[in-house]
Amino acid sequence: MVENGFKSSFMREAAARGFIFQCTDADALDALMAEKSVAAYIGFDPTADSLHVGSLIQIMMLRLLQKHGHRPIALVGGGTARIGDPSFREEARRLMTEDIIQTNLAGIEGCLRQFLTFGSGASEAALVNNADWLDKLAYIDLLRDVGVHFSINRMLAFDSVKNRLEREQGLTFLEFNYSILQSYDFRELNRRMNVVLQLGGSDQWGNIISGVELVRRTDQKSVMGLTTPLLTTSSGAKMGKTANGAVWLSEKRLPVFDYWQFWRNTEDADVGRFLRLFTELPLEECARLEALQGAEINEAKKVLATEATALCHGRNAALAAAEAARQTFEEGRVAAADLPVHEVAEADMAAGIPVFRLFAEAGLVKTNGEARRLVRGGGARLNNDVIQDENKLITQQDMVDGAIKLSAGKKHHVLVKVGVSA
RNA sequence: GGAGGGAUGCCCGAGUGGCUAAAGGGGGCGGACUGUAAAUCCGCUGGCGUACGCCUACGUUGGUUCGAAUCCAACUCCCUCCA
Repeated sequence: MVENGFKSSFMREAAARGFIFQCTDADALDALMAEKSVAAYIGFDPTADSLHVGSLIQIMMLRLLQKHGHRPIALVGGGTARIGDPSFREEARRLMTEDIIQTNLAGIEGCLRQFLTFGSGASEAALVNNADWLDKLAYIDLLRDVGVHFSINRMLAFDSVKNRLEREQGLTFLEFNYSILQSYDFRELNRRMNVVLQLGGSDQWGNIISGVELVRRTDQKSVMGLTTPLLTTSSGAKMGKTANGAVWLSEKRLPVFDYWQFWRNTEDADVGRFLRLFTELPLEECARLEALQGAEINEAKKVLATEATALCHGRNAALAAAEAARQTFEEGRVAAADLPVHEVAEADMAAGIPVFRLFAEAGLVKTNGEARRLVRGGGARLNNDVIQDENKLITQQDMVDGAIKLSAGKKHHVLVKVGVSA
């Protein structure tokens, strides 16, 4: 373990692994955690029915809390989702309907269960929905109780608000209230579950300290905030983008193979950082892998991919993905087992399916046009052979060992099989 | 309430009547080179069973015109100054 002066095991490990960006009072938090188990929360917005790697650092924080005997609370913003966080956004978020929010809540809970053990024990995770209290708020009461403690002058000075005002985008009163409600959440969780720490990305700093102050002013209690660094790759790109969108944690949205591939394709310069943040390998092992030079660092990337995937999808699925990758990339085998599978109806296959359409249906590209361009650009392969004709009909004749392998570029592969469910 | 400025494709940003599916950049995707990396270079980047063509697109709705992102009117939203 790297020496960093902290006494509590949680803070020592969190700091050593690179989770800490800012903290309202690191020493006080350290002392408290060294003394007893504390409850801490992170909020997630139900903007989709799955979380993605953009939230993974937060989830890993919750896991770390649990590991060290503290209680992780995941707050899902069923109430605040109906407002939208203005922080660092270009424009007002589309307001979501209640139905969508409910569906998303269930999906997010599923994601979290992949990483955390839920229950009512002192170090067992809990999931709460702020709609439970926000929906009941009465406006005048809220203004008198909470509104008096918020200074417009200060709110205007927050980067999140300031940016919006300085750009020509504007900010509605609705959005302006987001940080007030987030502060209210913090106080409510403190009162209900004795939560004393709010975690979040560095973009949440303003919202977090607003909550800390609210609790101090109304309840005379000292609670704390801790933020994680904003994650970008070493070359500056935002993390979590892939060919067809975000890197989802739900298998329904992103096959395990692709999730493994995402980590396998990490830039050299990020390997050490990601090993510390997204795997639970000992720090010595992370350092050893990080130090590998040249092509040897590919071994580190494979470890990173398998470990990170194991946390999300289970070790068996991760090993299967690793093996599928090995067969595909290292042996060049056509139909490696455990590649993502796309099923088509037998009748369709018998009639023949144009390749460009099959690429779109299999999810390798988003539209037929994109598939055509892929073929024209020489990036489309059928069983490892470059496809020349974008209109080529695919039939049973193209099957090898009961499957057809379609590839978009060198890294994206799907097996097409005939199936009943299609 | 008064005066002025603005709204363009995923993002930024040119474009003031036809040659504009709309310059340029970013991002994304593909190719080359590599190590399934980075950097670099090249290509592609609205939809549709393709080329031809059709459809959709420059805040919204109408209008002028053979023809409109470009002109006119009303509306919506945003910015700045005055009250």
